[in-house]
Amino acid sequence: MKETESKHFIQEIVEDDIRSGKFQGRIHTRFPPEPNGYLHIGHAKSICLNFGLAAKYGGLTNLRFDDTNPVKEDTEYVDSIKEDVRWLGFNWDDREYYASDYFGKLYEYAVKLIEKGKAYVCDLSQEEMAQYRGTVIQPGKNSPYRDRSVDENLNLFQQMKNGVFPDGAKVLRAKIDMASPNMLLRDPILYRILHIEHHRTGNAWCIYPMYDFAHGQCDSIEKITHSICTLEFEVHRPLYDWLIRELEIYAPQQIEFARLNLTYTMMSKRKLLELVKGGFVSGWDDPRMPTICGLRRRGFTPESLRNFAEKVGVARRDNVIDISLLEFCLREDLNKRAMRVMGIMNPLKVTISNYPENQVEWMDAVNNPEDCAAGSRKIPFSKEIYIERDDFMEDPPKKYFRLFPGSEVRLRYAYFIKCEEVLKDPVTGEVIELRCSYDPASQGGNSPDGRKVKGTIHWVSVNHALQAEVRLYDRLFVKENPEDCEDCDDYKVNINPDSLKIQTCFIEPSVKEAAKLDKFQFERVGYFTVDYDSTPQKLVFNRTVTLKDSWSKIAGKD
RNA sequence: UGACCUAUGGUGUAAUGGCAGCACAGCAGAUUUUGGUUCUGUUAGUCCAGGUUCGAGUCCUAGUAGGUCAACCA
Repeated sequence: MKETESKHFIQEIVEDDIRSGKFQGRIHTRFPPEPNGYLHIGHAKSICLNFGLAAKYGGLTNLRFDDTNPVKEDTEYVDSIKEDVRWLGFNWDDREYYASDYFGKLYEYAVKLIEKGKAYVCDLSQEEMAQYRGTVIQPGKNSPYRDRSVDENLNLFQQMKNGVFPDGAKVLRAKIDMASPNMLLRDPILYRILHIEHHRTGNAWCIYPMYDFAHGQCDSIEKITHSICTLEFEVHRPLYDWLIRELEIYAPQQIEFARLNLTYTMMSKRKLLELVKGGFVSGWDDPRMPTICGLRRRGFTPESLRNFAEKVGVARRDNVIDISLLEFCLREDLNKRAMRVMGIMNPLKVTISNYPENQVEWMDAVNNPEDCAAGSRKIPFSKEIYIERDDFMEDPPKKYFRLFPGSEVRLRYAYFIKCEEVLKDPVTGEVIELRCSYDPASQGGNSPDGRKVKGTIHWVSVNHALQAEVRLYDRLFVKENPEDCEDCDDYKVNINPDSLKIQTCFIEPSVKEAAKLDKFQFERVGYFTVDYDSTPQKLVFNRTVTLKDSWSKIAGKD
């Protein structure tokens, strides 16, 4: 009853800070993507963490684009990022910021550092700089330009800004310690020359700050309290703190957590791009992609993703989350909200021999047994129906309680039927049709004599069924770790060749008016959503996830 | 090879020196007009060795294993 909700370590830090008044009790986070690609489920964890934390403790969250490298960035990405964050259910009001908004301020900061003798302009080439930097086990050595005078540095830096030098000719470096065991502290580069148009500042600048010189200072300008990032930035923290200290400006606190990893899933932006470019998927929003837009098209709900982010937890150790947890969160949410509908994936024709020719009855069907408010609908029943091929076996194993010669099953919401005759193709021997009898007294699915049937199967009326394209998606990779390949170095050998199967399905007419991204449960089959490609003339459904299937386990054991 | 970080069932995450708990997955059963849902039960864990302590998953030391860092990327 009194579940004392357990807190993760960042919540503990925040609560301690609120108690001690560290930031006057404020909490202000930020989500800082670089607009150079599409957001994926790993970002979703970070988004939920940052926005969720602020919401929980009465704070605010900024959306800030870390656009300090014009080479890779584009407004196309900022638009998609905004759409995805909004879709996930988070709101940043008017707090939409860009690192590029602060280029002027950042330049002043750099000048201040030069004036304090803490930064210098360096002429070393990239190769030379790598040599001077040393290695993780060997200290580096000072650049010959390290002792330039403040005035010379000031002058040179201004010339860099004014476009006097070509790309790569000079950089601005912090003057810290070339022997530091932390490579990030060996006089890191603060500014580089890039004569490239920026998607927001155009050609106003030809020098651009590096991540390390931009990120912490932006956090500081925005009065961020807790700057949350992933573990690989841990070694940057001493530099983050050094810059803030030398600049003598407001100091946020950087906190690192372990990024999300998922079985059967790849998160690397570069490799995801490769999948798109190589045509292995149809695009960034292919329903097999772990991108937010891909998951959305697949049929995920924001609630399921938020709940997932909650369930995976926040900690500092590397983790690989089992994809089944994601599927659990998905089904849990879809079960509550998805309209039930009957659709036949692999049809087998059944003729009800004793049912009147040309008669049509409209059967009552519950829209969602988990939600009374969802109401009910009418489904047409007639002499000729389709059932699922899997729901008939001529020679069934034990515990098979669907249709077989002589058996009786319930047609959901309709009648009991009994299999009387099996028609086969004379050449191939394939079962092509079943002749069944129905019990008129069992209308609605119950027999007045109290007779029980073990199996209930779904069906559609042949003459009323709509034809729809269904896209059956499965995991993109066959290995838990897609990068794991023996005797090779290419994850692409692990791509699942059967990750997409396209079929026609026969579905009850009630879905005719379905709108894009509407969600359905095809009873006994799985959850489906209406794809963007769907039109009233040609319905297209994506399979989001199958239902749990305990029969296949039983059957598989024999 | 150096510095730093991390280590709890199959997976993830709690236990803040005092009963190792929760979720997913698995297994077994009950309910069911979805072999779905729901409900019940159940299997399974503190990396290793020392130390501190009345008491250690937790603190200390050493080891082992994994991760991060040597872009003018973020």
